[in-house]
Amino acid sequence: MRMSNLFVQTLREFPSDAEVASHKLLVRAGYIRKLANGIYNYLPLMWRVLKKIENIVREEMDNAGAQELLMPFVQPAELWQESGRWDVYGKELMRLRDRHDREMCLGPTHEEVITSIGREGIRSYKQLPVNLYQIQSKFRDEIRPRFGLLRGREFIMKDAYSFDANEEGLDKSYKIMAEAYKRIFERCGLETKMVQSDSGAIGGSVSHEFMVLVNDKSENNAGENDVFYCTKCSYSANSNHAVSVLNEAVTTGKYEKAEIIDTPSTHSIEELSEFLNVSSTIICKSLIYVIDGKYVLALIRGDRTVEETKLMNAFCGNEIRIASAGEIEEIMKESGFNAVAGFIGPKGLKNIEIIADETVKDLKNFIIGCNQNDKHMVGANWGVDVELPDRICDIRLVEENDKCPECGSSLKVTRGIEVGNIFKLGTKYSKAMNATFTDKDGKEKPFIMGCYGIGISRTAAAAVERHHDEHGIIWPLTIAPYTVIVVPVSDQDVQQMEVAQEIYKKLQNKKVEVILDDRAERAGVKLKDADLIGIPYRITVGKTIKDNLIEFKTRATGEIELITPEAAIEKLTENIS
RNA sequence: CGGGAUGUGGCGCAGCUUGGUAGCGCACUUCGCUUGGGACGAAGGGGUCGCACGUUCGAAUCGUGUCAUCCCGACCA
Repeated sequence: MRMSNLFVQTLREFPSDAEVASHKLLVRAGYIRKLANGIYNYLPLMWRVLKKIENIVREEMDNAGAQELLMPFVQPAELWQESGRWDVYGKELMRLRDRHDREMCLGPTHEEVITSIGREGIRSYKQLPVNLYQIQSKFRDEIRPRFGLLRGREFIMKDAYSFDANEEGLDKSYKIMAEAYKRIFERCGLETKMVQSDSGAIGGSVSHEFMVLVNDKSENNAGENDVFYCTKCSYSANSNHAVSVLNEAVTTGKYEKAEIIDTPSTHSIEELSEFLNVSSTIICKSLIYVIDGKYVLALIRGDRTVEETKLMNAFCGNEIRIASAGEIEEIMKESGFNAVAGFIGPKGLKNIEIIADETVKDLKNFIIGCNQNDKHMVGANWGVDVELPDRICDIRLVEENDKCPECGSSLKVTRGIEVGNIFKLGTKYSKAMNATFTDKDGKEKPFIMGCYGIGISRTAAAAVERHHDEHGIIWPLTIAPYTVIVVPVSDQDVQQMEVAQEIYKKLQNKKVEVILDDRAERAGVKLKDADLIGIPYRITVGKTIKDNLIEFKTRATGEIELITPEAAIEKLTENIS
């Protein structure tokens, strides 16, 4: 490709609306252009990168025995009503009506459609296992799209779905996908960590996410997830799913007698522990949440934080939020109290489900809210002063330096970008949608399913997050839009231009993806653009051409070699083979 | 959905307080000159100042509304 023909506009400055490196650089280097909030044009350079990633994905998926197909982007509401998700998916599902007033939606994911394909096409266990995938644009009407391609509303995704006759089959399919994913990201030049995760709205039991770890806390961090990992063993999990063994803590308070005492204006645990001069580990914190419209009181040790996803899952909910001051007032009124947040406790509350984190059950002589403003009960004990709730489970957020649940070493935390995930769906969709096959024993059984996603456009953005410097993008060779850019320093130097043209043609003949910067620009402009766009190799044809030498620069290392044009061509043909 | 901020040529911004018919840098066009890290000179083209209503002789500027965009929050009682 000749640079003079390439459709790309690099900008002198970063766009004002971008925060993170990948967003800034992809816009500035002319790869993407925003069309609407969370919706981007993929310009020619970007599209080449995306196709490279797609092709790696295709090769590995095909090698893993999956077959590519393509499902519609617009889907009928009926399918979603069948699975039951039409009512639970919420506002992220972009709904619309056609001219006949039939309800439709834009596909955010394709479990329903694939299940309908499976139930029509697979009749016998002899046809199993089957793994089908597609690469396609998805649309999710995100609450808050941000970070350019990292969280867009429209994005490109590879989604695969497996059908098996039994759990063992699913385990096998799942494992095959996990291995394929590892290879895919490796080939894209990305180191990933496979972490345990919550299975969220898609449903199912076991799931893992593939995270690109972004540790750099100094700059704007594009990682939207916290990942806890063990320093000794292989345990790692998304914070919404991570569990831990707690370090020892003081759990017996100094108050030997239960009584209600004045604790004026102690709205937070911090204020309370300071006022009473006690450790926050002997305070029982009470929090009111709203899960799918129902009120829940959650109890947790004062030094700990509730992990909302875990709490929500304890109630099989879809939506969770903390109760507002108004709602708390309403709840209090119902039980004949008027306490505000900070003084709430479980005792005497009506019409509310109470759940406790494991951390509270060992508390003795502890401190707890008693639904009276500016007062707390001290020296409380379960079963004597306050009833221990029936439901006790792990609803807490893991913290750094907690102990690993598997080996007991300490846990660390880092930020991560989720580029892929794999789920064991089980029979969630096949049962709901009556998708069955005839098994060996002649009985009709629902498919055991799995689903497997990779964010193609997000993977590209994650690659930029991981691979860039102050001059621009540094694409991994395997997903770079072009392999090499040939830059004649002066377009007026006849010899330089001739040699550059010659190198360009020779590389083209050898099927090396090459750009010739034939623009009538000054050297500085061309060199800056080459760095910004991030082509892995640069051949600069300058004054040294008189000695038959060109400059061969590796973008990633900055290494520069003075070699002959022939040697450069040699290097590049070796590189791509 | 709450809180904050911003909307002025393709991009980045000034002008708004104190109303008088729109400006700078980059980019673009033509010419000259220049060619190893975003040169220089000259001459050009391009903007209903987000939109609507209002105040006024007159609105980018003041007021009301609305839309869009960005950030923060969706949070520990």
